[in-house]
Amino acid sequence: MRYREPMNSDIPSVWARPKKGRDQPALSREQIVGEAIKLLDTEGLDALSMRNLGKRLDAGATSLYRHVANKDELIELAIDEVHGEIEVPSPDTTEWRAGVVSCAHSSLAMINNHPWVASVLGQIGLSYLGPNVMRMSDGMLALFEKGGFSLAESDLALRAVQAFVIGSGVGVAAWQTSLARSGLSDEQWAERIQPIVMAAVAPYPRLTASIEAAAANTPEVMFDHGLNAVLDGLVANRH
Amino acid sequence: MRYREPMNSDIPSVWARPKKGRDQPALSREQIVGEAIKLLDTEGLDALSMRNLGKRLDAGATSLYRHVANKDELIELAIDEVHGEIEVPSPDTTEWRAGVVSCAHSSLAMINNHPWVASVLGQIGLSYLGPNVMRMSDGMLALFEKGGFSLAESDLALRAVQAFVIGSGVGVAAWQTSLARSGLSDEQWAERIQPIVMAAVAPYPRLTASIEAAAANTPEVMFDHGLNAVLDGLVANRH
DNA sequence: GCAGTGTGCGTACAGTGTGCGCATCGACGG
DNA sequence: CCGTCGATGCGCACACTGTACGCACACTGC
Repeated sequence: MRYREPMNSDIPSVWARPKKGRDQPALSREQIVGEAIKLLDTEGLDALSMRNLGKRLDAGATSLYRHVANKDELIELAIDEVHGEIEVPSPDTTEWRAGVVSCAHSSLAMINNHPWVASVLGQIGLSYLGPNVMRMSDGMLALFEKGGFSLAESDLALRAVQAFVIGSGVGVAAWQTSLARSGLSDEQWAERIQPIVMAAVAPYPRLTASIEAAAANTPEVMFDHGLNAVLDGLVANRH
Repeated sequence: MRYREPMNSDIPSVWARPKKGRDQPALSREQIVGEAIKLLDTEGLDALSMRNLGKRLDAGATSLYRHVANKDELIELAIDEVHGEIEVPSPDTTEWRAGVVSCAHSSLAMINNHPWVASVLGQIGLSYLGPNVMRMSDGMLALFEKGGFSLAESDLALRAVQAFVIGSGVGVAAWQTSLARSGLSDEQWAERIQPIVMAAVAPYPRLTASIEAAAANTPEVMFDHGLNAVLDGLVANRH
């Protein structure tokens, strides 16, 4: 339980003491993780410090350690928590391929909402052990098996799709961080770096031409094209 | 230029002064980036601090800022530098698909040698603007065009393959960081976490079965299977 | 009423990125 | 040969980080 009015004998009157406990619920692991996610979403990875997070919860930095072993574990918990947002359709109600596509879209949407996930996946070991990640993997596996993939093939298919989704996610994360640091709007930032990109590719006429040829492709189109290719290829290699 | 024997009037004799300048070449951007990469490779991302890096170069931490704007820029330079290790075959001497496969392998090998790359790609904005990354992208583009892909299709294909490779790279990075933190050997660590994984998947019989069915697959097999699927799918969608 | 346990937090320590200003170098112009 | 100048190295300082430690308090069970 959180103290509503901690004793502080320096201040003579009880009523004069600052109240820290603003009628919020007591500190709990769920609340800490939830607020950490909010902080990460709104202010980015760099802004997540224990003191900062403590302030948002009207708590001291070191209080958080009663509920979380260390910062890395907190991030691991946050990663798993946001994986809970991913919707994976049941193979009973959805055709397998539509289900996989829908789940992949849901995954990318999650990374779009929480771009910090993609940038910490590599530095936090073994995050795929979290219960929500497990639930998602199991759900996709069910879809592949419904699709006629063998056990071993399903495992390979799952890994291929996840690799593609995460790779795409790293791309959106890179864009989002650069965007956030610029402080500009999406369009403004795109307009600003467009000439920089063109200057960087200038020595490579082939690259320049291909970028111009594909300029109309939105990120969604590119993601769907890649995802379709992966699934087509997996189907082609299914026995 | 670096001073071999900086003045220090507190120490009376010239000969008693500590010599800092150990006959190493003077500080330069290339040398700093090179040593940073060595440090990242051997001690990991957390160990890269300006003071730490300065020590290795027999230089003060703040001296580095004469050659590099800030730590993020240093990492950006390091990212591009290691991309120089990726070999991309010429379409003149290599069949397009073999070339793409070879380049993908080379990319994954690079990430294996420098796992920190995969974990910072998301937090460092726009790293694909570096000259070495550009060179590699242009090289792969040439292969795809040789393979009969149109300009726009080549761009999509390139992005799909890169997403898959990076996603796979994040996976190996996650493994490598957890491995490095454990301090154990590869086999020891694998053996240690095996029961943990089995316990985590226990509630999901399907997941358990598929992991067991695919237990014999090495990471290389999994990567190749995914890569083949991606390429097969891209070919199938080529017009 | 009292011991035990769980929880919050003030303090402290070692370490971080980096701005500032000074010291010193090599090069160049007289 | 001397003076000036720009480039470079670096000590210091500041605000900030993760987190170990120990004390103070509230709640629980007797």
